[in-house]
Amino acid sequence: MPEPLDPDMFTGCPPVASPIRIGDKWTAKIVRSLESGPRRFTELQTVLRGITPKVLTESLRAMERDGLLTRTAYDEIPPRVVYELTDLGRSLLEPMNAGCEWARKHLSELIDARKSWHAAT
Amino acid sequence: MPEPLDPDMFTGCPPVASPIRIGDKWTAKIVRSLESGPRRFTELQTVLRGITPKVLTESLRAMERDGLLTRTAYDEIPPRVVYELTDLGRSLLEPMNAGCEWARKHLSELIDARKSWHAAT
DNA sequence: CCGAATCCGAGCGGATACTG
DNA sequence: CAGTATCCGCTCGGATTCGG
Repeated sequence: MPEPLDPDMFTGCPPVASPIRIGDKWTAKIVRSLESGPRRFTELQTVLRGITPKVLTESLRAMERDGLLTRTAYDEIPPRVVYELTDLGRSLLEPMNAGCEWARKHLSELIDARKSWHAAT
Repeated sequence: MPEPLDPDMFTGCPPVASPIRIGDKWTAKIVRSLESGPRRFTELQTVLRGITPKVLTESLRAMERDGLLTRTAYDEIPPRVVYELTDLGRSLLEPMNAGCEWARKHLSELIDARKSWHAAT
């Protein structure tokens, strides 16, 4: 099990920062959160600030259905459920990194364009 | 001005075929439509089957605001307006192609996973 | 601790009609 | 031709509550 996730790893990443999206609103962030190893439900809930259990469950179920991750439930008290990327899910990191590289290179241009457009109105 | 766009260039491209999305629902397709050169409003409306003028206008305005394309209106009767990618907009093709390559490689796995999940319920 | 169930507001995107 | 104006359904995502 890898080191704890930084609870602030997504602060300062508003939607405008990722013009390239993977699937729905949360899929990409979940993939990132699982990049360094399997994680528990609560860990994901913590790092994905503000996500409700319902939405997190929905997102995880959809990704499980698409073969992007696996769900492993241990029959213990208290219960423990662990999510882990499949090879398919991990392969998403490649196009995601391409998107991140684009953002690093060009996001400031996009922000500037938006600013100067705002100024012209 | 390049050759006419194939009206069917997006048929057979349901949302499931593009797990990687650029911005909103239409941005990526508009970028593709403008890849080979500037296009008129009606041309875009034709290839983007089913898009209403309102939504197309909104999408184009948003992309213009973000510096992804330029809008050029000629003062003629009948009116003529031409949209063209900026360098910034064209640079989006790079991460988009990365996404397409991912889809070509792995989409069948995703479809299979979805099928076998359906079978297990 | 890990969800399921229920309810709900907001906004995206669309249908339709109309205009310079 | 290239939009604008108006109306609206529907889905996304969240709040809250409850259960095993």
